[in-house]
Amino acid sequence: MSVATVSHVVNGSRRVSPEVKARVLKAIAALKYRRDGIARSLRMSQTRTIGLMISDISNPFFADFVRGIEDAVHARDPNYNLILCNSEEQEDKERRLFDVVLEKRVDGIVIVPAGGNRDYLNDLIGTGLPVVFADRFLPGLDADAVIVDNRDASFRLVTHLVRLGHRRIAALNAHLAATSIRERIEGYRDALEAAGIPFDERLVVTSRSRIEDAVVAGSEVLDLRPAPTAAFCTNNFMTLGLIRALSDRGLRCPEDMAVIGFDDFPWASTFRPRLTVVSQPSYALGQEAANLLFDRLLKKRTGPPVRLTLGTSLIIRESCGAHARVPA
Amino acid sequence: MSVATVSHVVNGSRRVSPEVKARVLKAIAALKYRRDGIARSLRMSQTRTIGLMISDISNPFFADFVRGIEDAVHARDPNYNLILCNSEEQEDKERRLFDVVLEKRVDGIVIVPAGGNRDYLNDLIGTGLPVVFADRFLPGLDADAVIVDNRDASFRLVTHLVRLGHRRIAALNAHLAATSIRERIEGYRDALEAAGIPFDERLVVTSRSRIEDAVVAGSEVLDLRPAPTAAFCTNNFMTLGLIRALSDRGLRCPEDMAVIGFDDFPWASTFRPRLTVVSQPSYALGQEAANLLFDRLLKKRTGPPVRLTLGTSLIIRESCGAHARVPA
DNA sequence: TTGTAAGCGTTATCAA
DNA sequence: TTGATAACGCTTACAA
Repeated sequence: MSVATVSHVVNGSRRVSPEVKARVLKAIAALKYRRDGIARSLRMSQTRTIGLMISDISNPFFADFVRGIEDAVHARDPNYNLILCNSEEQEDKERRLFDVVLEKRVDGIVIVPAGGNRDYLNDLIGTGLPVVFADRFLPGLDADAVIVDNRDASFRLVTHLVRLGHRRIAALNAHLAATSIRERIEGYRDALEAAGIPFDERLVVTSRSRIEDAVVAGSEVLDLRPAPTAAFCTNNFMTLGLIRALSDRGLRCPEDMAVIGFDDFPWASTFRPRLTVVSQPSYALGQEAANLLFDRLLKKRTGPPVRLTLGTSLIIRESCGAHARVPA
Repeated sequence: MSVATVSHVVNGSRRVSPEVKARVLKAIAALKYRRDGIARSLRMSQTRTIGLMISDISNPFFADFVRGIEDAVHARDPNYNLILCNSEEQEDKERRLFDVVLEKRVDGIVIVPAGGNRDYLNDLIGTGLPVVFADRFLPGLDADAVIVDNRDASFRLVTHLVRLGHRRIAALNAHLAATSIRERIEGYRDALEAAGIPFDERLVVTSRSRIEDAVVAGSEVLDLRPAPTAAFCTNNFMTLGLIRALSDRGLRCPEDMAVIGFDDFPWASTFRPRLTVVSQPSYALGQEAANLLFDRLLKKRTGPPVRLTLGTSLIIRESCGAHARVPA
């Protein structure tokens, strides 16, 4: 029989007489034939593969996020796969990864942008390849995006601290080129301003976004004089670093310093200090990103870029010193 | 100029006169030409893509493991990418994922096997596709593997508990089809036996390998009568679940129950209770797996399967109740 | 109901 | 130093 016939029985794309079909199926089983997806992709110009550019899969925020994407993608079409890329927030690494993953002709790409590569990304979007920004976006780039209101979330979080009576509140600022962290610092400033507390630049300590660096930055926070009574951590590495710095000095949280952080952890409610945080819907961010991407992919939506903002939740536990109710 | 010429300047695969080369390069830039990796893969029967089957990327053990693979792969050849698959320990899901990822003609595959699909995997290995098992292996399957000595690690961990005087030691057993967990339980039995403590089946409580399930299993452990004074958790979900169960009841660790766990966490030394664990070299497991795979890929090694066993380390902190030295 | 053949964009062989 | 062309394995329009 002909290759066409085989193709049709494999894909069920046209009627094939039962006997021929049976023969084909038998041959397939006997030869352990497996359709060559590469040839298929070449012919159909569709790889059923999606690129995924995040900063670091060992950050639990991104691990959850990736699961959200994967689950949503499989819900739409189980034949799709994800190619994972960790930029580690480095523009040059991000770019090199883009180059290799684009050569593989992914059908679309979800990007948590490191912050640079603007022209590169602009060109990329210009090619018509479906692109969705997630968690952060680059102003001026015309692509779909799913984000959270970082400024508002931080405002609520820091305001909580203010209401507890804190006036000297340090900020541990992760050094990232993307917008999100800047917005968090703005939310911090807003909260101070709303409370009539003057913003003091010396209270914001900047660190590379890794635990080890955050530990030393946390230590700097503890050396500030007059000592702050509380600190706001702009992402989960900062939180981990600060708590470690406290712990290393034998200081206690919240007694010696109240701590609040951006981003939750799955175990944050069971280990001590129980962290008071604002939690991003990491899994849902992934799901929504995947859905935006698929809508573009299938041309179910063709208009101008959409920007989706998901809600955050303030989770008050104990590290802030509010011994109010402790949610699970 | 001809396609051949273009191909050769792109790949530097033969001498091209400077002027022609310049023209080609200019055209490439002008047209934003990007080589089609799919066509290339078809021609060269090589995709520069590696499949990766793990159980769940939100488990920090696997997140680290994946980073180890990625880093080692990029060290060997930065043009390679990883396709990530989360089997969630479900045989059928694992199999479906294999089917789609194999159709994409990955050059090799690193597998943390869920435990089933033996015949399927056997056939797969039979095709000659480079396969490396990691973290676990399936006895009888002839492929390279990187593992740790689970039995020995558990033995040392539980023995530590025994030396502290515990005689009634429960075990929280993650229900997984793979060998690793069984070996851990064996190590537990070995340690008991070596101490002359009779093994009591009622003290091993089995749970699905997810935090939520582990919480209820942990609760069952706490209901055991006479109450165990200590518990051994066979993986990090079990540990998390048990600590949560303790915390939910207002019980304290190690005062009310000593806890030891298999697998470390990056934050385990900074939050309380500080966990005493045996730590697997997750990152190194990934690296070694990637290197074994690449050696096969490049035919640098062609003999019989290799089995690599990496060392584990016992990290004594506080959850075991040994207020000895507390390592960072 | 089935078969033939073009064409997807490369690489590689062979010829010029 | 360069070019023409076959082949990779599939899908699909068209023919039988």
